[in-house]
Amino acid sequence: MPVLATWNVNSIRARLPLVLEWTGRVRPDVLLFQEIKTEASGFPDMEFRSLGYQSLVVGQKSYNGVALLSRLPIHPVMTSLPGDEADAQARYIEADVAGIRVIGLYLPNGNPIGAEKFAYKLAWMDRLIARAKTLLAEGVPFLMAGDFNVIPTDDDVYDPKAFASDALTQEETRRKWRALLNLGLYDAFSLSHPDARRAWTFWDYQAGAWPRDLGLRIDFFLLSPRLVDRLQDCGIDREPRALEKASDHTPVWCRLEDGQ
DNA sequence: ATGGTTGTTGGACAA
Repeated sequence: MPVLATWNVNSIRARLPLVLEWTGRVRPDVLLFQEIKTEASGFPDMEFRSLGYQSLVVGQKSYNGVALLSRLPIHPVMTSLPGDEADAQARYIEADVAGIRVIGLYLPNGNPIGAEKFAYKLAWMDRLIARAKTLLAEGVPFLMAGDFNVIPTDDDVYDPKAFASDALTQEETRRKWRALLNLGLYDAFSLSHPDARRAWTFWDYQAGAWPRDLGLRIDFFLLSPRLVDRLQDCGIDREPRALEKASDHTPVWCRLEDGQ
């Protein structure tokens, strides 16, 4: 019954004590980090190794950066999203762990809309859809997890009007999100908690968003059909968001039945 | 409230 978790840590070095405490206590089998904000050479490998984790890091100085940690052997597959050789941003990691193709991603924010950052976001989503199509055609059981920077519906944001001109709510963004799911992927949290409300995964640092519980649901586990059959539970752990020096995101976890 | 906060970095820029 492997447990996987995803967490946008907003700098692994600034967050290290908090993240190590959580990891050592929860002990997920696989852990996906986003926004580690460091090159691989600056990633605290040893601290996680002492907790029993191997690591695979796709780093970048100052911005972005993703990592995959695991207590089981990691078999790397890709360290960038196919479809644009010129894209140097560290936002994608793909590896086989325990017979599952595990993909960790930090989808571009895309603000402000109508400029090149938004075009990059939409193109990145097209590339992600293409990757999912390939994996489905190959019949590989896989999951995509991370910070998707998409607010799929107005129920996934505390105030839709306040985000009407935000890249995360644009109809083009939502259409591509639906196109991805309509390939046959499933949002594990929604399956496990169909009646959940205000199940935020992110609260801005500003304007008392956390104490007022004004958040967004933008971190997800998407499962391929063969993994949906193994889904036991999926949850959002709000506790780390309440701590001093918290990330603005909180971990999302997913428990699967053992495979054959 | 065209503000507010945090992180990287040592001035903007990203979120």
